Amino acid sequence: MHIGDEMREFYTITELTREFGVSTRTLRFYEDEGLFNPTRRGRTRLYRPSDRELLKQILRGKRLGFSIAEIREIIEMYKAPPGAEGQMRLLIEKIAEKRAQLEQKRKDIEESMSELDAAEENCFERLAELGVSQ
Amino acid sequence: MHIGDEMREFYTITELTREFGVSTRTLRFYEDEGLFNPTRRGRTRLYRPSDRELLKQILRGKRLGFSIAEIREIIEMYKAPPGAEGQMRLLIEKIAEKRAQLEQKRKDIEESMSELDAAEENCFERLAELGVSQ
DNA sequence: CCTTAGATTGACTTTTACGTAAATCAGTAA
DNA sequence: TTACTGATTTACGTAAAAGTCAATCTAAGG
Repeated sequence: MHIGDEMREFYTITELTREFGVSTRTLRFYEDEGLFNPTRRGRTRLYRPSDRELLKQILRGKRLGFSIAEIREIIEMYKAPPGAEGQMRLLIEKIAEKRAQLEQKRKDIEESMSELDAAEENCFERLAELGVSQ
Repeated sequence: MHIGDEMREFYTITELTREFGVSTRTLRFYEDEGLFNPTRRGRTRLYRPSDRELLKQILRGKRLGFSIAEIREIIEMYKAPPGAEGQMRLLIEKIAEKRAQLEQKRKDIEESMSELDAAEENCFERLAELGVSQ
């Protein structure tokens, strides 16, 4: 927490939709999918700061191309309760898997970046041919 | 090209499916979507090394969560013919946009990696509590 | 010649991730 | 009270990205 960060106890569903550019339908859908479980006042959902962080995680996952199922897996990994040794070993393996997926994506990004660089280089050369200053 | 790299003129559709773990349906779908245009002998498709490279690009894009439409855009950026100055400027802008998207994904990866690290650290601590050597 | 294996086209189906619309309820301002 | 503003539930719709299935074709081997 930084100074100036307004610390609120709750967020309404529309506050979150506005902040993150998602629809209420989407948030309810994620809830149906078991990603969220906001508390309620009556029937209306109240999201806590932790839910807000969770949403950030979910959207990060989406941007990286993970499916809802995969995102759920990741989330459940994070909130897995400390268990027995076997459980821990399994969890460590799963973490390694996810890490490998992320490493792959990282490589994919580097390669895509190189190609963009090359394409841009081409453009500049073409502009030079056209006798444009820059 | 490296020494030892078998350089073939053509690949059949099943050779590509086996190499990259996609279905023939997928390759034909991509063709319908305008991503490919393999030559033909009679009716059967013949993929050239350049098509194979193209497929690599497409699959990279998929892993990064780009839609077919976005991938098509990127591909068309790469093979855009040298045009007039205005065209080049536009292309350069588009390239900058894609780069920004990739930067975002890169940041997302770093953050996700940190979270995985933290989760793993937790596991290790738990194992230590259980009195396991490592 | 017959068959078998690999390709092709076309059509229909499925899954994922929401969009959209209708009906209902709850608080609140006029 | 009325009327408006937001939220909720339920249900049906839809676009994207393939999967699946059937019918057909074709080349090669025995």
